[in-house]
Amino acid sequence: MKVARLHRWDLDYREAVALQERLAKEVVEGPPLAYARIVAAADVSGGRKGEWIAAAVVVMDIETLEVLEVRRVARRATWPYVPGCLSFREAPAVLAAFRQVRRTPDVLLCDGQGRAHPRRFGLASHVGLALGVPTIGCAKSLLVGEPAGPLGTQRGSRTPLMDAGEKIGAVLRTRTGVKPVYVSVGHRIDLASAERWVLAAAVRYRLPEPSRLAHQEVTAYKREWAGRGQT
DNA sequence: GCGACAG
DNA sequence: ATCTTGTCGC
Repeated sequence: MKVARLHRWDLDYREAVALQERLAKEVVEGPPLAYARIVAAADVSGGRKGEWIAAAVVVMDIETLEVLEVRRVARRATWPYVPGCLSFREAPAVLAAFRQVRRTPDVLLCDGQGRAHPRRFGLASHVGLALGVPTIGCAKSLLVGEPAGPLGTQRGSRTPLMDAGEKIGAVLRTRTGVKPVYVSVGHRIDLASAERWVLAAAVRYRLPEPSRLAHQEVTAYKREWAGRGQT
């Protein structure tokens, strides 16, 4: 896939925040995504001492659950984990992995927030903007905002995620009786469609299938990398 | 100053 | 995220 060079990555915290505020204006919310079959997901894992990070991308046919592609990369980490600036740590590795992907997915899933971010520009928005493909943020925990109301126990239950009077995402139960996930628009998709495709892809477990597999891939790859003495 | 804080 | 085995429960 083609990756747009949006900007330099060697920024300090102040510059990163200013960049997020500028790029947030370029994020497109919507339109609805009625059809999707090729779904990709990315995940990142850091090295023990935090100086290396690995990324994996899994591309799959969400109807047959067939894995079409797996791409993995490892590189030096240039940022530590800083809440609100996760994309500066993880996006470079994720984009390097997507650059190796042949089939353009109908939609991408990122392990983190999209619009549900203090400046409305989380990892999923950053990655989506660089790739120009419909992208969804599907996070395992909350960064900002609060649920609009109580959440039902059944799979499919959901409630809007609100922040400063604005709907920034949704809390979505993908498995009955299991902790929900936090869904938000990354880029080029509307929230209702994002919720729909996350639920459709989470066929058996809490997380969408491509996301689970990407997590497994990156974990295995990190161990290979460490085993090669590159740690 | 205090508490919160994606991965 | 990472350090880590078994164990409680549907």
